[in-house]
Amino acid sequence: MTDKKLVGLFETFLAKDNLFAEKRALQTNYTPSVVVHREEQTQQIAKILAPALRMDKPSNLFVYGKTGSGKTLSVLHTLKNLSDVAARQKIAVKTVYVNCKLKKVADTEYRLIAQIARDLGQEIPATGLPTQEVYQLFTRVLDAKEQLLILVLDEIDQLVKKTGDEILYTLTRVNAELKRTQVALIGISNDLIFADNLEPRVKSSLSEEEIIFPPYNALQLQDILRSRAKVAFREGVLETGVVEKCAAFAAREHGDARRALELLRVAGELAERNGAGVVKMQYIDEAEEKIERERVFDIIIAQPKQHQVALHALLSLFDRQKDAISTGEIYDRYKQHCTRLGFRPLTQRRISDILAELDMLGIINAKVLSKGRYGRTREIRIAIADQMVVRAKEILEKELELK
DNA sequence: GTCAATTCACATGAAAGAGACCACGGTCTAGTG
DNA sequence: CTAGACCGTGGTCTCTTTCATGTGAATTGACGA
Repeated sequence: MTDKKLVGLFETFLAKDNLFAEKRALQTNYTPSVVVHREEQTQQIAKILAPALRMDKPSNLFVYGKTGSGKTLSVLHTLKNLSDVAARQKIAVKTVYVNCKLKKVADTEYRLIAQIARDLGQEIPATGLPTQEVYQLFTRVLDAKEQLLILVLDEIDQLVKKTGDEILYTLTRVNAELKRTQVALIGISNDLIFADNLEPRVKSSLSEEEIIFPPYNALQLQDILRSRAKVAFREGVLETGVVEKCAAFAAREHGDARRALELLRVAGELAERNGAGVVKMQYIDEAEEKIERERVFDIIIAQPKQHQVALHALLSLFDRQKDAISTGEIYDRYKQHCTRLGFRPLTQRRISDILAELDMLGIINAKVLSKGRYGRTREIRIAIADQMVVRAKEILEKELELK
């Protein structure tokens, strides 16, 4: 049975001119062939890594910079060129890239080492083995043949925050145990003061070299957007000023190129869905709102049940009073909700942490405030727009099967 | 009026427990020749 | 005899609880002018 309406919709979709030529170019995991406005940094990285081609261990390198400032891109770009040369000259240089933030992949000591070992071709189960054994397996594959390994640890600050800096110490020291292989480390961090909290011995051996990536300014962002847009969109579908506007938006947010590209992509998608032949300025505003809305709702849906109960308690408190509320009030309301839902309530200690997490996620704004004789508490406000609060509550109620 | 001590209501840290998940090795069982 | 099912042990990892300690300014109360 064919649905004529749907068929019609699909057919007009096909018949319509597609705005995108290659949408991939705007997605975050896309690696362009040219890295715009990062010549200086890629040169530096290249100089530091070049000794690898003579099988000398390059200095360990530490790369800092805010999100979307091109760190990962530049490092990977340089490494790719390096391994191309190495492959052509038959030099045994191997590169492994691990993102330490990826949950369930590389966010603990065990998983990080296991992940690296897997990249080197060693099968390692997701759990069950003692960490020591994983280390042994790891050093064994590593030392199996003569080679030079360049190990990139992205978002290394996340890893250290979670598990401490011993892993880094072990990794910087691993060369002493290896007979045939040498390992060079590249750490990438969003957190500029991260290294200050490291143990001195780790810090000195990890950051033998340092490169700092400054945020892009609006003009640079424009260039980046233009170069990507040229690949991603078809000729002439961008209204003049669109690129500039995207760049301006992103420049306001500490020059995050990723944001700028996302904005442009979503604006394009909106235009396409509305059947517009051109990406107009107005779509950028809509795109910004849409991105924000989806970010918030995605976060809410992804939260564990207990977090959702806490959040719902928080939101419902805001119906009554518009000003800030305290941890204690939320906890009381939360306990009521739990009994109503048949959940076992968590302790206040835990709720305190959950509120801190929600703060990190940008759903709420929490400020620790001392009110003298009246104690000390988080002063909590909602960080999302009013019309979204209503929708958020509905989502939560559905998730919790409330009412 | 000034100043230090007190006090509140939590925040923040550390450690340890519960329960889910998993690998490994040993034992049991059923199927095969 | 052997492959596979099943069990117990020991490991990781996440989420929590328990216990302990920290915090910062409004309030209090002693003191002196």
